Amino acid sequence: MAHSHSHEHDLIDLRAKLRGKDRRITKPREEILELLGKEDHPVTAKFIHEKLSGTCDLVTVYRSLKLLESMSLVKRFNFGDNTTRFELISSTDHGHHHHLICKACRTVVEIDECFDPSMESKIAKKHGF
Amino acid sequence: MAHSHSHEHDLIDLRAKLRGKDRRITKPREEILELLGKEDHPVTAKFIHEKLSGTCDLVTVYRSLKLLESMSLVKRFNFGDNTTRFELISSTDHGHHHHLICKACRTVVEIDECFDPSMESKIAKKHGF
DNA sequence: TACTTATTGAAATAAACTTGCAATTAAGTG
DNA sequence: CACTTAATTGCAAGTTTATTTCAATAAGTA
Repeated sequence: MAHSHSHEHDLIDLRAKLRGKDRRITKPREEILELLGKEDHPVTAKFIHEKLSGTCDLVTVYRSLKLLESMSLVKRFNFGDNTTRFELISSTDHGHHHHLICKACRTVVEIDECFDPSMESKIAKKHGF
Repeated sequence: MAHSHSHEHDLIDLRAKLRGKDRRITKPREEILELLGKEDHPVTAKFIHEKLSGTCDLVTVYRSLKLLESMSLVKRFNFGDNTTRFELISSTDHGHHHHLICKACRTVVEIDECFDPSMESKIAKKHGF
C-alpha cells in the first residue's frame, strides 16, 4: 500500500511539475517513474528498457531520464563502471544536498545533512559560486 | 622546486613498485606520471593524450593509467559526465580531503578545509565508513 | 650485442549515449 | 468530438569512451 501510494504521489508530482510548461505527460515517462518507484537502488537506462520490454525505445528512456532529472524527480549516480544509474528522488527529499567523494575510498555519497551555513558560504565564496 | 622534487619522488616510486615484477619502466608511463604531478585536479585520458601530443597512443594512456591505478600510484574518479578522471596519489597526500561537484556546471572543486569534526563523524557513521 | 618478452601502435570492436528527422500523439480550442 | 499544433517518439546513424587483437618495437638481462 505504501508503495502504490508513493507511486501515486510521484505521478502527481510529475503532473504538477509538467503543468503549463509546454511539456506533456506521456506513457513512457509515467512508466519509468513507476518502475523507479519499485526499485530501491539506482538502475541503468538499459535495465529500465529491459523491464519495460518493448513498450518504448531505449532512446526514449535516456531522454525521459534526462527530463526527469532536470525536473528533480530522479537522481543520477556514477559508481565507476562507466554506466550511469538513476534513482527516484523520494518525496521527502528537500532537494538540497551535496555530492561528496571520498578520495580515500573513492565512494560517492549524497549528503542529506546541510553544511554548517557559515562554512557553506565560505566555500561558495572561495570558489566563486 | 617543490614541484620537480615531487615528480622525482613519483618516478622513484614507480621504479620501486615495478622492480622485479616482470614490468618495465617505459617512456609513456614516466611521462603520464610526470604530467599528473603537474595537475592539481583529476584529468581525463583524452586530456593526457592531448598534452602528451603524439608521444604515445591514446590506447597506451588508457593502459598505463590502468596499470598505475593497480599500483596505487593514481586514483580514478567519476563525476557524472561519463568520463573517468585520474589523479596522482601524491606522497604528501594524507588521504583526507574531499571533492565538491557543482551539479549545475559540473565543475570539480577540491576542498582543503575539513568538515566540522562532529558533522564528519555523523556522516561517516551514517554511510558506514 | 643478442635474446626474451613486456609493451606499444593501429585497426577493429564494444558499450553507452546522443542527434536528426519523419511519424505519432498529447492537450488545448472551436 | 473533431481539429490543430507542437511536443514527443522511434528508428537509423553518429559520437564518445574504453577495450581487444596482433604484429612490430623496445626494456631489461645475460
